[in-house]
This record gives sequence, structure tokens and C-alpha cells, in this order.
Amino acid sequence: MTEEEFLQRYRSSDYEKPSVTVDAALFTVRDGMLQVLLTKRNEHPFQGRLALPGVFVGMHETLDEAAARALHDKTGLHDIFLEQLYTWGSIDRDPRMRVISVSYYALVPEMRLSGMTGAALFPAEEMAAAHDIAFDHSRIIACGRERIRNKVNYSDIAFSLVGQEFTLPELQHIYEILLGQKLYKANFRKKIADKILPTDQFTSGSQHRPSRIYRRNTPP
Amino acid sequence: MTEEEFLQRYRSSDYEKPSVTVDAALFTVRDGMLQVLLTKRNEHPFQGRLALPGVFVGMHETLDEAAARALHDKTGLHDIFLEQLYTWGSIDRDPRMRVISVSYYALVPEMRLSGMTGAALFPAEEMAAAHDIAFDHSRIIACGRERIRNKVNYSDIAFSLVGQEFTLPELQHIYEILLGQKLYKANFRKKIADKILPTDQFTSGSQHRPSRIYRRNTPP
DNA sequence: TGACAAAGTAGCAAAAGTATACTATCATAG
DNA sequence: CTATGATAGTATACTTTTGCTACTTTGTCA
Repeated sequence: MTEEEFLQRYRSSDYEKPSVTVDAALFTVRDGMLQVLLTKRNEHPFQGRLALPGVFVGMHETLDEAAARALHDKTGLHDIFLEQLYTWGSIDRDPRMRVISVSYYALVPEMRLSGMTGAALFPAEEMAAAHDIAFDHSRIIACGRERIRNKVNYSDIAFSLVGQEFTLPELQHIYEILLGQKLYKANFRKKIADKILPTDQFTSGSQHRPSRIYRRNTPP
Repeated sequence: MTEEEFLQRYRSSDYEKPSVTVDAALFTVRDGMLQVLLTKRNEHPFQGRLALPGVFVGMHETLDEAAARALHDKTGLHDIFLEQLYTWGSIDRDPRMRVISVSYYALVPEMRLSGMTGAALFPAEEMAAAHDIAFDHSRIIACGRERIRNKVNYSDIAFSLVGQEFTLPELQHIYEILLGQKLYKANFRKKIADKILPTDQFTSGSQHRPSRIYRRNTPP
């Protein structure tokens, strides 16, 4: 059998298939806590419940593209940190039919979300434990929180949650929230010393000593 | 619209869907190196090429179950360490049609693979860089290798590659191969001290001092 | 019984991590 | 113009981990 014959004989419609979706959990730090973007569902199932932005995967887009599309539809944002999280395949996770969901997590500084409509932020810790959220999305949120907490220690994902310019107190605050613990100023600064570049600018207007403004250092 | 009306109206066949497969990379340590289980494909595409064990995901099995099935079909093994790796969704990864593959990696001590037919072991490093392997499976192997190397440092996956009873030189050897570097005996023993339980048995037959035999300690 | 080989142990120095105390610089009040 | 409060930023002591070397132990074999 040649490959052409095979291709002709093989018709993918011969087999029943699960549907494939992508769900994206976008996180940001606001009001001193990690928050996650959720939308209220307009359709069955779980009508009226909160859910992660999600789309069915189109035949001509990659999974990464689908995840970016899901977030763009709700936020209007492009070019945000986006990474695959886990793929969920329980048989009954969607009452309509068999749906396999490839989940992603995204990080964005709060400032970039101002004026957004079509979705809102909710405390991630609470949502990870909530029982009234659509599908298995609270588990996805919990999974994203864990991944972030782990990855903060050995990667630079925290920088995705601040703007291009930032102060060290600001950056440390992000780390503290992601890790869920206070850090020592001096030690924190030693650790990230080679990841940052000082500018000659300072904050102003505060009722105390101004902070130096830094940028990210990306040597490689 | 009630939920029932909706379910009736919604017919999943209305939409074209990608196919979903699971591919499982089973690793073991043999001959002093990490090796991966591959099978020779009998059908198009990539007929005659080496590939990871894989199956289409059935409508009534979870992803984990599908991965276990793929490995069981080729090895006859049950109850092996198995964890999801990454989901691959490039549009052209399969020439027949759009296929999304959820990849898994598995770890098993070499002894459990003796007498296996239907698949064979190959050096993982070489296979991760090979260009003559079916689909994108060499990338999956590379991804699995990386995951293992990282995870050895903060988890106990190395124990999945030795039997229930093991000596410390044996266990250290596994660590050294997974990490790709020599370790210091004394430091290694300090580090894993609380993960192991000494037995009162020793190896014998060697031309030197016997090693004490240990078991894994799982206190929690 | 002495040589060898690998198992197992002891301990020091360098490095990394933890913790505390100090100095610097702004705004504002008096 | 000085004192005060508040946070930014620095110096330094202490603790734990890691990197490394040397030593002792216990088997086999000649």
C-alpha cells in the first residue's frame, strides 16, 4: 500500500473524536494578591457561572495560537506571557460531550488590564477553592497557582507581572505575593542583582526616600 | 432555552475536530545511560521508522488511562510511574490529518523490562537528536529528558528507576546518569538520608566490601 | 597475610542562604 | 530650620549547604 492509497483510505471521520478546547488562566497581581481573569458564561452548560476564557481549537491554529486568541477575545491584549499548563481529559468534565481541554496560564502586569471589558479579575486563592465555577476550571486555577509559585524560584516569570520600568520594592512585593511569604530586602536584592539594570531615575512624590527605577537585564 | 433544548440542538458533529492521541515515552537506565522505549511502525505514515508507543484516545478513557494502555500494549506492564509531559499541537505534525498529541513520560527499573517483545530500548540522548524518528517524537523525547533532569532535584522520581530494594551505590548511579554528572558519595548520602530505610541485608559475591541494602522510606 | 577494590565515614573550607542592625533621603509638622 | 516618621538602601554577623579530600572498613583473591 502506497502512502497515497493509505491517505485516501484513511478517513478521519471514521472514528468518533473528542472535542478539543483551550482554556487560559490569566493572572495578575492587584490589591496585594494574585487575581485571575474570569468571564460569566452566557450559554449552557454552566450558564451564569464564572469560567476561564476558552475556545475550541480551530483546525488551522496551533494550541498556543488558540490560547492567545481566547485571551485576546476577552482582553484585547497581545504579546503576553503565555505557557502551557496541563491537559485535562476527564470523561465527564463537560456535560455536553467529551471535551479535552489544554490549559494555559498567562501573566500580565495589572496596568495593562485597565479599562478592560468582557471579563473581570477575581482573587485566585478563593477561585481555586470555589465550587461554583464552570467545568473543572477551579482546578485549573489551582494548578496555575502552584505552577507559578514553583516557577518563581527558578525562572524570571515574576518580571512578567511588572512593567518595563519598576522599583525594587515593587518587584519584591510581586515575589512576596507569588511565594506567599515575606522576603528579606537585602537578600532579595542580592539574588536578583544580575537580572536588573539600574536607571538614573527615581520615583517621586512619596513621603519618604525615593526608590531607584530599574529595567530588566537580559544579557544572553 | 432550557439545558435540554440546548443539548438537543448542539450536535458535536457539526464541527470539524482534530484527532487526539497519547504518546508515552518510557525511560529506563540501562548500560549506564538513559534509554527510551521505541517501536517500529508498521503502517503509514512513517512506516518502518521508530516511534513512541501511542494510541488514539478512546471516548471512554481518560488521558492517563490511554497512556497506560499505550505502554501496556507494548510492554505488558502495569503500575508504572507515569506523568503528563506536554501537549503538542503543531498543525502539520501528522501528514494524514490534524492530530493533537498529549505526551507522557514513564519511568521503570530495567529489571521489569526483561523479556519484553514488541518494543526495544534506545539511547535517549541520541534519539532526542535523531532526525529519522516518526512525527515529532524526538522532540517529545528531548522534552522528557529535560523534565526528568529537572525533577530529579526536587522530587523522588529516581526511586522509580530502581527496584524495591537497592544499594546506595546503585541509587547514586541512577542519580548521576539522570543529572549527567558525578556526585560526591558523602554528600549524596546526607541528602537522601531521610528518604531511605536500611535493612539488615547486604549484597554478596562482589570482590570487595558488600553494600547494605535499603528500602524507600515514605513517612507521610 | 598482604594487596586490591569498592563501601562507608569524618571533617574542613568555600559558598549560599538567613537574619539583624544600621545609614540615607524624602515629606511634613512644629 | 530642625525634628520626626516612613520607607529606601547597605553592611555584616550567623547558619546551613555544598564541594572536596582523606581516611577507615570489609569483602575476595593470590
